[in-house]
Amino acid sequence: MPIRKSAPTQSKRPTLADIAARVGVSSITVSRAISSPQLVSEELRSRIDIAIAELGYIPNRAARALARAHSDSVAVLIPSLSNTVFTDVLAGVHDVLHANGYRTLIGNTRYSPEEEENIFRAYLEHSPDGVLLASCDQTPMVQQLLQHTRIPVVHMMDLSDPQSCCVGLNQFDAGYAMARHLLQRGYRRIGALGAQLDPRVLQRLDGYRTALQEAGLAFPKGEILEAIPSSIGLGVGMLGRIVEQAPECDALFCCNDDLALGVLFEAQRRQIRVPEQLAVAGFNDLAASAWSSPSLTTIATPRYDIGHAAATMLLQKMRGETPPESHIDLGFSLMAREST
Amino acid sequence: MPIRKSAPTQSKRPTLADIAARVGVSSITVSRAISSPQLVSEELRSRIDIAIAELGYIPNRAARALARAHSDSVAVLIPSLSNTVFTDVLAGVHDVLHANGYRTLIGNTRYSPEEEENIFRAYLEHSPDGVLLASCDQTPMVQQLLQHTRIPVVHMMDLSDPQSCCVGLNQFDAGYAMARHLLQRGYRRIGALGAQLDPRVLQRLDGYRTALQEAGLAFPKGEILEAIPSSIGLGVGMLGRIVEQAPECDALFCCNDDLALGVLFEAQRRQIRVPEQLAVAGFNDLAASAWSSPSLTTIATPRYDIGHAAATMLLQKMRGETPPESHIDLGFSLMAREST
DNA sequence: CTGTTAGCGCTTTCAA
DNA sequence: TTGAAAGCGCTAACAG
Repeated sequence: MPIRKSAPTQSKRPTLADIAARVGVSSITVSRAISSPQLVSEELRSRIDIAIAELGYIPNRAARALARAHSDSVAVLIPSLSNTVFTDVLAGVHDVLHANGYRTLIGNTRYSPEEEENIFRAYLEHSPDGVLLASCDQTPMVQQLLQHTRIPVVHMMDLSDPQSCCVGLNQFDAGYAMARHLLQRGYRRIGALGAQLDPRVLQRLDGYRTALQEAGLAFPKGEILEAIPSSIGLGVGMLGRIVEQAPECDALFCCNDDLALGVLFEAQRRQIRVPEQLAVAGFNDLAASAWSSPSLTTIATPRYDIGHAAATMLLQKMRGETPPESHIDLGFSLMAREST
Repeated sequence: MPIRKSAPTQSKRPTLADIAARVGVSSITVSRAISSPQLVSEELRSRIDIAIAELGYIPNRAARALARAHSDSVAVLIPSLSNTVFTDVLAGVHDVLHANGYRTLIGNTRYSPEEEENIFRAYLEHSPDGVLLASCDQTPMVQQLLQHTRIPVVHMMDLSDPQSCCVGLNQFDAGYAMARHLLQRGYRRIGALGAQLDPRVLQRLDGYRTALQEAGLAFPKGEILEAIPSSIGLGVGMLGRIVEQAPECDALFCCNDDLALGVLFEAQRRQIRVPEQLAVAGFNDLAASAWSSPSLTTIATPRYDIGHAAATMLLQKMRGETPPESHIDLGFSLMAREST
């Protein structure tokens, strides 16, 4: 006697076997009609299709994953969902992956290595076929898991890890370029605002500092750095502090458009003319930056393309191919606008 | 002879059986040590824990889902990932669901019922234990699938569906309240800008129109509606059109803060004083709105709380409980600021 | 507290 | 072109 008969009052979802029985074939034939139709005779195929529609059959992913030993899913770890930077990346990732039959498991690590570790461990239980990482610092544990499980990985947004596949841009160069731009415009007391202080922000700052040093115009007094999340409100507050601690400052490189917009708004309130009295530059070219008044000079980053290219590269790795190059530098554009 | 020996050069992930063998118990005991530790003796438990750590055992979710006939996952469908409104909702959802051991399958429907249908069908294959919907219009197919599969569902953001569980706010009332606010402030030629034109935007507009009609001040000439996505740039352009088609307009209700910020920026460019010459009101209270100059009068919506409450309600339904009430109205706050 | 047995729904391998 | 048998890794059910 079957142990788990127990059919509840409510009939269960139909299975391959159910539709096989109805058509009078074996379940493997139905399976084939679904995953490799060319292996099944036309006549059978259409009868099967009808039965599928009639019974409202929905394949069971868990069973398929178990039988095939892979899941058609990709874990995507990003540090923030509220930052358009990463949702743009996600859009690029999503477009490529879904078009190729993969599901994405999106994990929000909130810029925390511990969270990242937890989420990563949790997602490993789903046996992702690949991993896309836009988070910044991996804990040793994560790195070890990554190596040990030998799951294909691609890092997104920066290029700083020589060991792994990366798609992104050189954050140092971008910071350097912006500082050069400000120097060329004639500014001489160039401060900087930074928040979050993740590795990418620090690289931008490095680039900025290097450019100033090369010009003999280092200006540490004009720097304000806070390890809390970037926001417009934070930029507002930081301008106030700059005005107090370094009133001679004539330009401000903000490591984030959020911060820069806050500075712009607060400058307007304080009747500080931008760019005449104070130039303001941002980073990332968010939607508001092109339209604000004055419009914001910033670094445009190819976020959608980064997601797209990273997913494409991951696809290759998941197929067992070796991508032609392991590092793809998608560059950046300096958008010189009214604020400088 | 085993048929599928085929052990590739690379050793596979350890299974429950592997760790059971190593400890010298049966796999069910290991299974219990993991999912119901209190059923296993302390001594065994610790030996099992050691073996798990040594072998780097990672449970296989697909196998578990197959055996238990539920997946511990929830499908969350939202119309846009680039709109903070929905990422805020997601944060609330995520916090509740992950704390309770559920995984979220996030689907971006891009405001398209067809996309929603595709994604929903695809996600059904994962046998989600519940569904959270912030998308607007369900196709008949989706509604039918929802009914047929009898998966618990909660709708988010509005309350307009009397049949289903909903957590949100009354969009009509919010539009009405904003129009009343503008009337009370003395504005008499109150136009409106709308984008996307999803049902929620239309409800806000309805509320606005009703308030104007009640005051005998209907002003259809001052309305510009576009079915394309809301953006700052669109708001910029729309102000230009308003100035041409309805120059007498003295206030503008924008169904979205994006639009309103665009209007604010463009007004500044055109030297239109806000609120003296033109009052501007938005909807949603995005991050920039409190800080712009002038700051933006808008409707603050409890997005995180909506996600939180909806997930909590879904949790109850998934446990088979009946939530005390099927509709939760979390209201809204009118933030009267400088722009009106 | 621990084990045996069977089976979740699908796909692989081999055979016809 | 179709099928039979076995098994993916885990857990429910029922002993012991």
